[in-house]
Amino acid sequence: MKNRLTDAALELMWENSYGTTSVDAICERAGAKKGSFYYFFKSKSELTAAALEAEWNKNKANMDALFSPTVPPLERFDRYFDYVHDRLAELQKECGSILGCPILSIGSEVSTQDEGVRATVDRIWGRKIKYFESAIRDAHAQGLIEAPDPKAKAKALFACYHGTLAQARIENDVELIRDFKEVARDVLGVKHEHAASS
Amino acid sequence: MKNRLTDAALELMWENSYGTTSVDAICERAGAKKGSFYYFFKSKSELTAAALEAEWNKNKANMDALFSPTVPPLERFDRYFDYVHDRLAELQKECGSILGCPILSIGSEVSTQDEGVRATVDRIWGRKIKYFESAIRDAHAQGLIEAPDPKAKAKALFACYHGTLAQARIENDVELIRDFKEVARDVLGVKHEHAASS
DNA sequence: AAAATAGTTGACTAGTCGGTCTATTTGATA
DNA sequence: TATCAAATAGACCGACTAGTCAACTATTTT
Repeated sequence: MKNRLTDAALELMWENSYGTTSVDAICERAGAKKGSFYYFFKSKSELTAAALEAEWNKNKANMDALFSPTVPPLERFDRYFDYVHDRLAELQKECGSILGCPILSIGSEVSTQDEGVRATVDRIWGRKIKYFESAIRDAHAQGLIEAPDPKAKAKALFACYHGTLAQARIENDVELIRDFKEVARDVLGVKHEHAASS
Repeated sequence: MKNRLTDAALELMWENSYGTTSVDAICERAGAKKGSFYYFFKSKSELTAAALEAEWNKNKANMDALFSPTVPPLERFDRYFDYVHDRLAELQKECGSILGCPILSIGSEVSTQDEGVRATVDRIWGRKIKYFESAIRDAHAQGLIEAPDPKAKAKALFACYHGTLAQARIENDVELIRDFKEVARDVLGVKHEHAASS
């Protein structure tokens, strides 16, 4: 039931927003009653933080695979961008909208008002950047790109990517996400002779 | 009074969010009563669209100056990024938080639920991109960058920038915005010998 | 001055919000 | 079968929500 609640919460908040997702609606989708909700979570805020962590845990194995060191570093990015694109396109078929990234949407919405959720978003954000960082470091070591500060580069690329996802949500246009691969090559500073194609 | 209402709404929604900004709170800050609110606007949604348009109108002259064709094209970006950085840093002193861009925050929050506001955000977003677009076209014409598709490049850079602003909001860190100038040069593909400094 | 328009007031509705509470059911252990 | 904690149920609460409305005042037009 705890999982059903976090799943329901994330779905609703992703499709709509934190503010418009009521505890009642979460309970209804999860098939739970109010009493159960507040048995497991002491507030909507805490449930949200748990939902974000749960989402992270569900995706972690997949991220590990996409960013496996056995994959050529620049290809990791292409695979990841493809994966997110395909997933969002699939969700669009179900709900009619490109939903972007829930971490950014929820984080941006509550960051000035809910320190608990904000910190959770920040923490997960940081974990995801680590995938970018080591891919960048590997690419640099192989001479594919020039990136003396992999951490900064990873952070910048991650922000750019999420800006693109947010724009795709607002314009409800999945093509923006597809186009990002080229932007990523610019940001990464891929040396011309190594530009990959997918 | 109409202006006071739109100003109050934008301030509150920028600092907090659309969802947590109540009509009562807007009225209180504007020194208006409920009746006046609904005399000028037929809904909170309509007020929000009006507030975004009003914000655009207030900023337009400034944008025109920053992106004046008399300024070397790449310098326009630097000036713009500096301006936004300084403004957000100033607001941080007042309210304690880096607030990012209200267009993106509000747009991302309501896009799947409020078509009126979504369309307004989209429209204003497009207008702002035009500044980027012509600066990119000028830079390309002068051989400073290689950008055969200025419109796409502008859109991509704008998205990247807003991703950075969103990240700065979530992490409450103004430095991310400062660092964007270098990222912008990568995205723009500034040829090495033309890299400007500020 | 009369009439018409523009703007303001605040009490009011009907419903929703997050959250609390007590009572009850379940399932395992002893 | 008795016990006990984990879990569920759902009625209930006060606060708050967006929005309505008829009465009121101020300003402008005739």
